[in-house]
Amino acid sequence: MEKNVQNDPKYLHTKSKMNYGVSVDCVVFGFDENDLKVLLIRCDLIPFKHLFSLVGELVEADENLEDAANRILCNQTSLNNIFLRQVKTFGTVDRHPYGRVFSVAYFSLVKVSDYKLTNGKKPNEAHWHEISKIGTLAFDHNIILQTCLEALRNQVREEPVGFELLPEVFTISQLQNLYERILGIELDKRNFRKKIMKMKILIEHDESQSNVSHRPAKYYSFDKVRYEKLKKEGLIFEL
Amino acid sequence: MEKNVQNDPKYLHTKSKMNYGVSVDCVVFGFDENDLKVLLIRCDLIPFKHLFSLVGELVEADENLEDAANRILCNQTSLNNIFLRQVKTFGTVDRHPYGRVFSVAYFSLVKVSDYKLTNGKKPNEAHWHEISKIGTLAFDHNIILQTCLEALRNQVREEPVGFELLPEVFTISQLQNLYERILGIELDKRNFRKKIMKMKILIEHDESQSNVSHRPAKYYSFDKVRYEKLKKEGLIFEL
DNA sequence: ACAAAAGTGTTCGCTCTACACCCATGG
DNA sequence: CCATGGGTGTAGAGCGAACACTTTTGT
Repeated sequence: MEKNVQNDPKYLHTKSKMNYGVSVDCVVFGFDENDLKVLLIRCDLIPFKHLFSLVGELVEADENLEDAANRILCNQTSLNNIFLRQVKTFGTVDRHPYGRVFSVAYFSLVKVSDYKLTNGKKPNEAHWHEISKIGTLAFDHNIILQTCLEALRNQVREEPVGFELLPEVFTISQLQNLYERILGIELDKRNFRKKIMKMKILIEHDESQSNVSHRPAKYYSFDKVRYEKLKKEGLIFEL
Repeated sequence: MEKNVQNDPKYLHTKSKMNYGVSVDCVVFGFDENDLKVLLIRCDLIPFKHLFSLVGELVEADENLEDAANRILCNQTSLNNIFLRQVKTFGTVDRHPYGRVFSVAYFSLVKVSDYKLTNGKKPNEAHWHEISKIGTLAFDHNIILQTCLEALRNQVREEPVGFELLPEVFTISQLQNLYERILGIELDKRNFRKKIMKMKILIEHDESQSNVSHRPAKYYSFDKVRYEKLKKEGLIFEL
């Protein structure tokens, strides 16, 4: 249960009894100060040895797809209630060298601060990789990653999901920076602030930054409850 | 090959050897004058006898997912090169009464004029059903239908896919009507024309309607090549 | 006092919306 | 000549893009 089934030696054996396999592969995005990152694990499956792969495992026979995605994510990150969104299912015949395995791709957004490395207490632990520095991945995982990145870019503009990547409390500049990095474009500071403020979905805190050698920024947090309420009343999130 | 595998008596037998099954279920949309319609077949599987279901079959072991979707669609409609888009994969454990079957949902857009009923030459042929008059469907197909309808509503606004539902040659009013029916809202005639005309993705024909007891409308067709070119140059389709 | 990022308003052009009348045809 | 849907323009409001200087803090 704790292991990555695709990397389990028993997997080959299992396979012979199997017409189909269905796995969940999850692109776990994190945002660390300035960079968009993805959780990757080392793949020790034969043709892909020494390559990295996405977090993924086979779905159990008695397990709902959504539950599998949550379990797999929870196993790898030790985090519960993580933002998770299904993106696309990949099903070419030859995408897995050991048999016919469909992959349902999800992307997930975690606060890097919440995700603690166990530093070797778990074997083959996942690590963060800067998205711009990712080379060839195992299986068709480069394509899956690309597809999920595009899905994230779309999502982030029309739903307030970016907050999932930030700490509970953040500055407007951090938020703007997040958007700039994800979308790969520069945004105007004043217009960005106006836009986000007009939506009235941020809670302004009393505290500000301290120990910064410039004017300290105010802290804000995302008001999810208020957002849901405003959405019902017709608010359209757009950035 | 020609049959619906889910409806094949051998299916039960097959199932016992199967850990997983993966099927494609396709919401085939058509637009007939004034109404958005969906192709449905009668389901003769035991707990769902006499209910309708979406067009769907199991994916073959040696068949790519996309190919399966095309094959299934082609079998049911005798049409090739149909617009097809993957929407979501449904994978609750109990969604199929005979075993664990994942379903990859697609929606597809066909010109009703192209789709000819064989009038009983094929057993259990699919028929058009008005979307507003669809009752309980087999399996979780009501949810799949709803999900695909929402996907269509989103797609149609940001990509020129609506044309797939119209004849090659159409009037602006027909196009507007299509949008109004799909989106369930009324649109202003003048503003709609301005918007669509400004994009310059329609070819104006010399012919007009004839035998209509009012001013005849001009015919247009969608210029796909031009659209692709303009898109590369930065055109954003939006309606 | 200097460096560094925070914070703040206004103008202009464009786009969206609302809205009413004449036109071409068949019966 | 009447009924029917086709086709057209304009004015006002709101929105997005561009743009520069002052503020607050640490060193």
